[in-house]
Amino acid sequence: MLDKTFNPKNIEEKHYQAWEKAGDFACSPESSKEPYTIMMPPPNVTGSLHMGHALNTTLQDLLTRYHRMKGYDALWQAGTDHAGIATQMVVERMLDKEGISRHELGREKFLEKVWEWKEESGGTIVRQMRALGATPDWERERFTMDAGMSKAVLKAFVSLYKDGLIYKDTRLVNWDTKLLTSISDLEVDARDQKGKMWHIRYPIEGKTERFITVATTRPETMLGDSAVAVNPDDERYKDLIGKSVALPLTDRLIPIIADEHADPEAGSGAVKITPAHDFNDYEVGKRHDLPMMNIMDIHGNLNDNVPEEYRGMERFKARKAILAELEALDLLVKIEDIQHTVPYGDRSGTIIEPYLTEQWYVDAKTLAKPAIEAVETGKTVFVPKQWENTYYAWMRDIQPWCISRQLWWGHQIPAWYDKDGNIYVAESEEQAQEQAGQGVSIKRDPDVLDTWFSSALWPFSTLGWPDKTPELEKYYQTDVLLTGFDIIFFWVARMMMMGIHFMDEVPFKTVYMHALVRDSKGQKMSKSKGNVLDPLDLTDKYGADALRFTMIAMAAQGRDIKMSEQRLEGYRNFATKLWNAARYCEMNDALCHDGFDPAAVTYAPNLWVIHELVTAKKDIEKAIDSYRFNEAANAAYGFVWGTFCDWYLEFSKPVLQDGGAQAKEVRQTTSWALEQILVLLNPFMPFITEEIYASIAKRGEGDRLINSSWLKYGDELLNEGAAKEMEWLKAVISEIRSVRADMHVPAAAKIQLLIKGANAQTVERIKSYDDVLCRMARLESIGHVDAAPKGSIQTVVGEATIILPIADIIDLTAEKSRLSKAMAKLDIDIKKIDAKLGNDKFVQNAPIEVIEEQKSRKGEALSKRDKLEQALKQLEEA
RNA sequence: GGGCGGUUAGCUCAGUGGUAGAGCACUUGCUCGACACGCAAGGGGUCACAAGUUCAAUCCUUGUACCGCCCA
Repeated sequence: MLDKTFNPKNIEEKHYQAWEKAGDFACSPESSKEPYTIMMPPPNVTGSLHMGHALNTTLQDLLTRYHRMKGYDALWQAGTDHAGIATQMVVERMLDKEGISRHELGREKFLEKVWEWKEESGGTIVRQMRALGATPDWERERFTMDAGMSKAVLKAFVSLYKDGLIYKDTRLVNWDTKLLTSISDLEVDARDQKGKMWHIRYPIEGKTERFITVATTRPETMLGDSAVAVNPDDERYKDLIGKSVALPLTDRLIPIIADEHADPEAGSGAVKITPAHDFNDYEVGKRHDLPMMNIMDIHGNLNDNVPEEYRGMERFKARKAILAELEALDLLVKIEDIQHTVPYGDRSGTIIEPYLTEQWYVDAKTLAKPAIEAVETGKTVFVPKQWENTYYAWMRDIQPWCISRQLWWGHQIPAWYDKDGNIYVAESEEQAQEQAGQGVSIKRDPDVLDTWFSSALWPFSTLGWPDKTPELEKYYQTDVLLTGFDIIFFWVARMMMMGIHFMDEVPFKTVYMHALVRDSKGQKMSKSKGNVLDPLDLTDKYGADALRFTMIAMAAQGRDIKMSEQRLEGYRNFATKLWNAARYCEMNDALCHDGFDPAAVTYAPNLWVIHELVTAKKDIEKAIDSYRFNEAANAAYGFVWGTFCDWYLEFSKPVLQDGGAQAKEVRQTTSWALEQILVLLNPFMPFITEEIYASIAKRGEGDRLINSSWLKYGDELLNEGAAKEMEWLKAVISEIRSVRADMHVPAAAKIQLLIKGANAQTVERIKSYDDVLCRMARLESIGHVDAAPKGSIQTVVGEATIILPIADIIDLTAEKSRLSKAMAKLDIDIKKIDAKLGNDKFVQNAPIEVIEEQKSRKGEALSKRDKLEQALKQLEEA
């Protein structure tokens, strides 16, 4: 028996544990079933589930469950990411509280602590995914630092190195002065903010009267200037090109050079060139072979390359000191307030310093080429398509990918050095030693790899690569990747590059980019704004099914999701509705359909509900197959509530409760349809459907909805005739209800219905649905007449006039105005159609179907108008 | 500065070259033996603006305005 009310809390955990225990999520590599594979974007092991994860997880689970039911061997590959910087920061902070620094601890001990932390706390997010009902194959869960991954990373690194696609280079990197590591371009957050532009006079060598004024936002870097650049076409400075300036505060002379980089329109037209601390200047420096003078240490303090009084000074303190000195020397001519962008580290929040160091790089340009082609030729398709442009834009202008990080937590780079600086790249120290030769002392590179390097291998490393496993053979390439667009460059593009390079095949056929989940006002959710909705709180409050359904219903392509609790409430109500529909079936003994054949049904309402069910099923399939998740949800919702509950169950009431001739077929159809609904809804709302499924019948061992087959029938069960008949019945009932409400007929009052001008079919239908009509339209009796009694209300459905003889209740004025209004509406329609049909060009050019449709619409409108006019006339005579 | 997206009912959003839709909110009426997390009936829209293509534009094209995002 189903409880009076549905309480999600009581059932969710129970079912989840049963599924997991029974191995319902497992893929079966040895089966002959066609594979369906999704790679879960591995969340950071430090993370906890936020709304974005909830959306991502729900959509993947919908697809996985759906395909599993359709008979695919579904593999949803789960795992977590070691998240180098984030995790190291978490553990460091923890140690800080104990008053221990990682340096005191040493690398080895620190890493032990990180692993300890991972074992204890790293499982949060995967537990939270379970609460949502996610069904990845947990048995195959991976971690980007586990042994298999490490093997894959070593192999990939060595192989790319041998192919010349990984190399070491000294160039400017984004340096994080707080985390003391390089970071990639993508980890830099360019923030627009207020700042100042200082205009500084540099004296020309040998001409005490003459200066050249340069403008800069970073005066402290002047100590590292190698030149002053002017535009070659700038008349003002033509004579100075080739001369030198005496760099203030130093004893250095630097040349004035001509370079396009100097914009004559901007500032004074002359710019200082600091190749070791600015990306543009670095390029200029390379073009002109200028010295690159690094003036800072790893902490961002000025180093020994600057005059003594500034040495050891923090970069922004140095700025103040330098400006004060320039002011004193009367070299500071102007200070402007400006708006400019400043680079911040996305993890540390500190201002990033362009810094000249030696790092490891991936030759992304070479790897990107086939990855671009794969999308151009449609081997991989983005949904929505517009993201392909974003992908192209970045990939076509891709920069070398800096993959070394000066961290401890991560895959240590498999490169060893001897004391002469020779590099030996190998998968193990033994092999490196072999390369170096016995007796040569070698030392491993202390740096680790960018987290995204291991993530880039995810689609094949999780399947056993570099070994040739049956899983790799069967599940690569994967079917679809679902992810947020925020990691399209970080992750998607890099998986494309690595997948094609190592597997000779794109990693996924489709990339579905889902939207960002925002708050109800459209603001990005963030801890500092305090507008974060926790998916687990929502699950507690409304049930996991409601949250899932909301996510799916809101996942329209191409727009961000504004999450509101009102919407959740609505879908919670939907779950309750389903629950109550099942209770109705239970109470009416409509739970058994053994031996039922939907193709053998004869009673029109049954034929119709089957027709509608098939239509909904097809709509849902089409929507899911084209990643229009919101449409799938709407189709399911509309059918279950709007058709099955609102109409079919109501139709069934008189039959079931009065035990008519159709009772058996209706009972079976109801029961059957309910079970089909449970299947259809299972990928959306797995918990409540499983619970109802288990409650309404005695199920055998292992008979769980999660393992059921998707609906297999289709068009052969469509029945247009029955559909038309039921549409007519609904129209009659709605029309009577509407008129009753308009005329303020008391809801409880049972009234008489008279029909005029009905054709044989209608007469027959009226007869066969007599009890349904009486119940649903609250009628006392139904009869046929040739003329309406005086003072009755009339309306029209099809060819027949519907008459409600309620002269005693009727408000004449109100009824007259109702009829006039209805006629006026028809008049407008008729006028519009006439205008079209009267237009020769329309008649000549429009397709015949369109013209015919207009004509038939006009006919209907005219006939209806005619009947209403008669009704009005009769009313006026009364 | 470059690119992309958005502008449709009070709100949040679907959608289509030929009758403009949903959910929520709103109004009115309902203890019709599943359900008030409900039932029934309603009201509410120059589909941002302008021009063009078309027999026909909310939908296609171009431009404008405003909003948002990404990149520099």
